[in-house]
Amino acid sequence: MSVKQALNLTPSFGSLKKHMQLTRYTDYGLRTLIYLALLPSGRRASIDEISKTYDISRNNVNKIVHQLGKAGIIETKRGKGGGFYLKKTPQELNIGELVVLLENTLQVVECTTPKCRILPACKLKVILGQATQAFLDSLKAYTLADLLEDESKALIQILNIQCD
Amino acid sequence: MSVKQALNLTPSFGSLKKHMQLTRYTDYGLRTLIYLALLPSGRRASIDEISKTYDISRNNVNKIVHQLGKAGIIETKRGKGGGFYLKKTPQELNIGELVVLLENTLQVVECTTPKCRILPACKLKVILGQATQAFLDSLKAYTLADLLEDESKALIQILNIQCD
DNA sequence: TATATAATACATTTAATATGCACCTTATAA
DNA sequence: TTATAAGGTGCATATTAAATGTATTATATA
Repeated sequence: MSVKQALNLTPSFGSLKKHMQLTRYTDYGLRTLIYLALLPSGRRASIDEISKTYDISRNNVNKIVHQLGKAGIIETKRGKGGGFYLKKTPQELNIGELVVLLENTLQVVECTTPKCRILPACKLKVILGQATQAFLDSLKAYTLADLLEDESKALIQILNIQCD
Repeated sequence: MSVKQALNLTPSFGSLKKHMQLTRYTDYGLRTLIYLALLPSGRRASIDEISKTYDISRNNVNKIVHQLGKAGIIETKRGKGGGFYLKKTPQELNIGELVVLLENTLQVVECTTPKCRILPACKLKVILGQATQAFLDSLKAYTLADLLEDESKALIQILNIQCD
């Protein structure tokens, strides 16, 4: 009996896996929108402010803000005194659609790298596609407003948003 | 106007994202099971055979076979003339359960790296958890047998499985 | 007893994401 | 009108996880 057996250790597999996750980018995007939804009307946020609040790299926030701006979800303004704010109400922002926007790849299998031999007769892709759709449909039942409900006060306090 | 604007190129964002995918490991695991389901009864496959058939690294197949063996899905046998075969019928092997087995992480957000500040008041985790469940429920409607239906002959030919 | 096979361990490579840094563009307030 | 603060863009680097590579061990059978 080996030492490992004697110690009843689980065998190593080199790498095990992590996946089926949204990227942090998407997570950060949603958190940014939560922050914006809590801002008093008229107030703008800055990239720096979001970056510090959530301890996210400036660069990531930069990209997120730029993308949300291009998508028409927030209004961005350059220059001194600039910043950005929600262009739509939280009720209008569907979580499913936001995830589709922020997440680059929602395809669940690749089939192409390297090209899978059984592709012509493989039903897996269809079945996994359906499952992904079910995932998104589930998210589409919610809007940004649902993420805030009953929690606005707590969130405003945690995020230290000044309401004067 | 810059050259890039003039050429109407999309701006670079450093990295964009890919995710929400199952690992190849899981994909390979399912393909291995498809192969085994098509074998004539009494025949065994070997790691080498699967590895060559699908052009997957031996090591990956090795891990998959080991895991499936430990899970009681296949019977593995060492030594000369050894190999492995399905211990259950394709009808008994649920795709949703197989994905849960093969995929390590099905959690959709982390919340912990670094620890998210709004965690105590955040509903995102719950909503994403529901969506993941919807994904799995969709997969649970299928078994390995469904992946073969109407395609067995085509697959046997593509995979060059000898039925003598 | 030689050989073929799975089991285990660990090292290396690859690929994707996240972050860092520099600079450009734009708007405003002093 | 100019300094400054903001977002926009591009590219380089670091980090991380997955995939693969290489040995070696254990086991069964011809």
